[in-house]
Amino acid sequence: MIRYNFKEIENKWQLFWNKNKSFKSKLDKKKNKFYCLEMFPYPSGKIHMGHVRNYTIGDVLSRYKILTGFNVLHPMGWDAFGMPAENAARENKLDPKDWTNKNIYTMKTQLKKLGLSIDWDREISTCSEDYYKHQQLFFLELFEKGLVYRKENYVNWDPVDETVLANEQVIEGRGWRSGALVERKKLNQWFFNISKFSQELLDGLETLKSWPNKVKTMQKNWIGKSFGCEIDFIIEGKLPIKKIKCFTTRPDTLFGFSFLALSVDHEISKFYEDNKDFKLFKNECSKTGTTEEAIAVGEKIGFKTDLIAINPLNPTQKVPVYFANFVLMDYGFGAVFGCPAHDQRDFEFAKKYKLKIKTVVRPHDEEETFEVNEEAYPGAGVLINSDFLNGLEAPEKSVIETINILEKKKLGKKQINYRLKDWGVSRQRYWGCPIPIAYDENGKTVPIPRSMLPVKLPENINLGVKGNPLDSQNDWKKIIINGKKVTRETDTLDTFVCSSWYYLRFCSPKEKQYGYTKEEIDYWMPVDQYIGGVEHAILHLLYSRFFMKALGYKNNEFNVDEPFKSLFTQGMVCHETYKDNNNNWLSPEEVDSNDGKKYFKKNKPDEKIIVGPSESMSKSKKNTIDPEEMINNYGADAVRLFILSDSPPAKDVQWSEQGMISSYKFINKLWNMHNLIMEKLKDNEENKNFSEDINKYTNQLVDKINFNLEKFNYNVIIANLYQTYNFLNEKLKYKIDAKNLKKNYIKILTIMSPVIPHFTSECLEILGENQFQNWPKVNNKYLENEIVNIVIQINGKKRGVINVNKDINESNLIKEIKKDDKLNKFFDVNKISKTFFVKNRLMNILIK
RNA sequence: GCCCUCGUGGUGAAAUUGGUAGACACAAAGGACUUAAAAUCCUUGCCCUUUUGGGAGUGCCAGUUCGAGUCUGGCCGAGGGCACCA
Repeated sequence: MIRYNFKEIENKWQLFWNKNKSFKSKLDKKKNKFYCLEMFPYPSGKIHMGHVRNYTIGDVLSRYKILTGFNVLHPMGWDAFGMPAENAARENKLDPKDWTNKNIYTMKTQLKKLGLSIDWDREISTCSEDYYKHQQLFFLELFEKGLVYRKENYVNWDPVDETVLANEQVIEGRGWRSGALVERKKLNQWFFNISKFSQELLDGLETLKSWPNKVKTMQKNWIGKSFGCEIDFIIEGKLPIKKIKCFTTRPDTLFGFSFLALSVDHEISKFYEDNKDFKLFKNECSKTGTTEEAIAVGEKIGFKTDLIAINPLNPTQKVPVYFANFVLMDYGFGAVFGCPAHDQRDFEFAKKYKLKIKTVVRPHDEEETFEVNEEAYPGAGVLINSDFLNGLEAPEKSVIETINILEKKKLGKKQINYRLKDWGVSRQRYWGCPIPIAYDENGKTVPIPRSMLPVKLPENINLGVKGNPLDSQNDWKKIIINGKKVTRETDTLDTFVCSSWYYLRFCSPKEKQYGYTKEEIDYWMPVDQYIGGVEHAILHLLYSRFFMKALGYKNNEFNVDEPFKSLFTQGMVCHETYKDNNNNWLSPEEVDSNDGKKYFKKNKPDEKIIVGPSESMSKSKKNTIDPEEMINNYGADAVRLFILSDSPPAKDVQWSEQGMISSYKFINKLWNMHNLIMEKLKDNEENKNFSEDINKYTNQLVDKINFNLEKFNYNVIIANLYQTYNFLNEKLKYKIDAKNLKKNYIKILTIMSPVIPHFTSECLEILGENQFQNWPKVNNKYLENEIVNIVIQINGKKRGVINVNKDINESNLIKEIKKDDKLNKFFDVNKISKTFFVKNRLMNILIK
């Protein structure tokens, strides 16, 4: 028998698909489309196992949809701008472009080795001018629509590298690369007005039926809608301040008012700028603000002003006004009314400064004399000590009633607030999409005219300088627009902007005039299935949803509101971690074991290894497995099979070398079985043995696979394939009808093909069949068995199984039970008090 | 602190959605073939019984039901998200 030569066979089919453009997609209005998209990779150098898992899941789905007759769009591209290229280039004195393109080449070659059904003619790269010129045009459009603006904002500033850092690049208050203490600095930044769409983005979530609830909840929390009211507090004091506006969700607790707290950035702070103590206080606040932990355990501190605030519902009550560290300027109005009895934060503040704590909500199960003393009570109850509000149900009724009263008295008005902040898109970096803006001598904004697009990145620049390299490019910066000398914006766009519309570009990757054509968008969008990691649950997915709404804003260009109809988030690929006695991480190749229990350093049995928990593969922990090596050793089909086999795609999967080997062996077993089948098919004799069995098995298998494909139970599909092998292998021991076997075998190869396409293409070719077969239809006739196993329970306990013809009725079943000696042992037919009969499945007999 | 998700053999996991718990695979132990190894194949897997059998059993405690891994309530544990959001 010929050994299965996976190298040769996989290479052969990959060349075939490439040469014949087997996965090229064309707009065809007569056919139903299916747009399958996986999150595109950052070209960091080589693909990792996470990519293998992500793209295998998408590939199985795409190939399945192709065979069921859909016009499938399955593209791939590169999220090619970003910091790593700039850093790598700086370290190795390279051009970021060269570094990136080299990586793209390597990774593309690797992806091709996986045998993915990608339409490579649609490949895009966000760092190419063909891509980012359209993005610059979008920027100008959004600017004209008023969805882009510039304002001063605080950023994380690395004083050593002279650059802005993203929040995740600040580790324990220090820059991740320089290690310098990060400062809060005010800078002029460009913003996308995403908060304008807060309500729409929230409403849109309701329409996304096929998104994981987890992701929807995360976005919902991120948008953070809250219902309440704004209240004007009358202020008394020496300053020229008459009133302060606050936002609150609990106006009903106004009678528990005890202080008013302001953010240190509140406009009133300008009156205190010369106050030494206030300066010290402000400084203290900025110190505690940096790390998350400091915030969590942070003490509430305040600075008492000489102002007095008046309770709008009880003008005789006057309370002090403080600046406080826990009040944020960019939420609400930067001012909070303090009700210590019913807000924990206010409670802690009141305790510290010995302010009055007045209980105004009594929980339903408490006495009339209930008083808050150990901690605030934010829950439901009845209003007390609140004059004309007494007796109202809190919070639902009381909040609405209080807002009505405030509105009537013109003291406040109903308001809805969102936590979602506008998206700052400026980055002081070279390797990104240039912002198509310039400034004149007076600093006035001048958009770059469309005729001057694209704004190309200058080449051959010196990356060795501190700060943004574009800033020192004078010949690039200084230009003339309409005869006027202007200076270019040197910031580039956040790379999340690039990934916010790439799904549109895949529909029209070659279009020159605009980022896409309407005709193609109308046909292909929305993405029917989007697949990627849950780490993008908020930012990337929210930005993409925003971008679609922003592009369609005012001209209602799109037929669809949401870019991604269904979302699937796959789990991570994990591996055990290893450390030696000196606490150094070791890679799996450096570790060996004789019995699978005790581990030691390879070739050094005396040096013991500490085996750590299985964690997500990462270079820093050295617990990575190189996909290319696995493909070289075991073949792409085996790797695809294994990455799907052990765990449901939504959960983390443990990489196991043993599991990998067993997948490899399985392909070889299938090959041996294939050769056995080829032998059997030479036998033209018509032996009807087992034909019905095989027909039935195949139909039931197809039915199961369909079900499991739709639900992403890919691990169960692999189990179904193993069962199929076990079934067929058993049947092949006997004589078998050749014609019928072939018919069923083709079906079986077809349903295997999304997972192991190289293998099935080869087998189908040997059989003289096309590798792309129509997906088999299920014949309902074969779904039910003539003989069924009925479980017999006595008083709810399983006592036996009876094999009978299907659809047997209850009385006939009881007759059968009477004949069964084993069952009769357990009960006396005359003592049956009640039976529960589930047709073709179960009978529960209750005995007196 | 708040929100979400999940607890099934030594391990990864199945369970037609309320009806035979542990499919399929990994690891382990025993065996067959072989001079031997590799490869391949078979058997076993908690407790009682020599076998036939029987019992317990899906984190823990209650409940609903003829029947609960699945539904309800409470508790315990693990993982993830958010961060003073008024």
